[in-house]
Amino acid sequence: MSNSAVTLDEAVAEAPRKGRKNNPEKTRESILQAAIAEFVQLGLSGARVDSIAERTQTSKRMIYYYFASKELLYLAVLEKLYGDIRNTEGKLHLDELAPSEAISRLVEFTFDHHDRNVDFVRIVSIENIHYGQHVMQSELIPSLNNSVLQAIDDILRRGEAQGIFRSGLNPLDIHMLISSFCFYRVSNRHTFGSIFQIDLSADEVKQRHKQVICESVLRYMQC
Amino acid sequence: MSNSAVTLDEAVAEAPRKGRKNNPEKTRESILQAAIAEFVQLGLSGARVDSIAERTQTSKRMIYYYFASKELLYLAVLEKLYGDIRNTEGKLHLDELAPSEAISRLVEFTFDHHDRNVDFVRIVSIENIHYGQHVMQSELIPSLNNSVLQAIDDILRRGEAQGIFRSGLNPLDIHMLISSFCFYRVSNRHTFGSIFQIDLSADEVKQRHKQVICESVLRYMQC
DNA sequence: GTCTATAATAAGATAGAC
DNA sequence: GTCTATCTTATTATAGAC
Repeated sequence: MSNSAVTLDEAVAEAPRKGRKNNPEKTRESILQAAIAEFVQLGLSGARVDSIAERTQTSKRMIYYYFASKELLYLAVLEKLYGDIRNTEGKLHLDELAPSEAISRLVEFTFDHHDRNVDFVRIVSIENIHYGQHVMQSELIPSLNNSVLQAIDDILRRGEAQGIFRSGLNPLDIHMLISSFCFYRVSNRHTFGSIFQIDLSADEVKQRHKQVICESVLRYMQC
Repeated sequence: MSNSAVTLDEAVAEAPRKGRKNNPEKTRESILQAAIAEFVQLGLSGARVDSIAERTQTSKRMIYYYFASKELLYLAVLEKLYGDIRNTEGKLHLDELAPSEAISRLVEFTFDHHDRNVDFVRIVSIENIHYGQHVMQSELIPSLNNSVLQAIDDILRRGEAQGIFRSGLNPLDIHMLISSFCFYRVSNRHTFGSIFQIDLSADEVKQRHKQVICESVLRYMQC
């Protein structure tokens, strides 16, 4: 009830005036979190601004106050989820490992990362259904992911110099080979699991698949 | 103007009565085609029944007459697009090829198939956003895809017997390795292309990628 | 089987008080 | 900065004539 910007008159008046303590940062953040949940679960078209408001401690009016439109709120969600994973490759210290171990580590990291971040996988799928037109408009997102390519290129060079990797390999191809498998087994787990009667989230399957992609990539690169 | 079920009175009356010639099959099919276009482009939530009606030579009423609801129309679209690719593996005559060639052929076929059928890739992505709950309800779809596994298993056995493939490989893993790459480069081409500034539909990239997945799979399987 | 018109509801966005 | 109430438009679905 201690509020810095309350006039004397108001202070006297009624019960704590439903309006929670004014806290812009917290309000904005709570809207963003509610929006993440809604958009990830229902997609851009399926999400309802009213539902987002209901998930929040705030009102619908605040959504428009802070984010101007449903579309811009979605963009904020997209940037948030992309941003959460930025630069994480940098912390793997791949340059300290032998080339083969570095690749294994990168693959395992990518695998676990997708496995743990279903939200991210879903929002990227959703964005592609919308032809990637928001990522395209974003200033932030394209600037994030380029460190992976650099990391792979470094490993590639070292492995080539040591005579264990063949030459002429393309870092982007390697990245795609890794990402596609790690992404797909999360993004398509429902249809794939349903059609082939398999639970892709089972731990034994998960471990096996991690090894599959690890071996595939390494064997692809080796001489 | 020749119509088999017209009464004498009606025949006299006005101009050909906007109602096109009664043709149930054609009407149903034209609705289905319009629905494919709409759902593939906009997703299940984004699609509008009115828009589908506009794409058709028919009316909105007919959509409900033939398909009962938006959801069931979507299911029909899903089954149609899944059905279009059924049994195509059977026509590849993989059993007539040496194991390695059989795998190459299967990979190339899968690659081209996804590349050419963007509609299919999109509807599968859309379905996964909806947690695969329609595929789950479908009687038809799960019955389709099992021939691939059988085909891979045959190749695996032959290759193993000839001492060129290692033992203990799982057909489903191989299928996933192939599918994930072929699917991803289509499903995620917008975000991937935007972030890494590459046009995945360019022919040279396409040919290179086809070789990447081909080599990866073969190397993964070889002793 | 096909049409037009409309009911019922829900959605995105805004007004205006406090 | 925050709230409730509401405008406007669009959407799914149906009625009823022919």
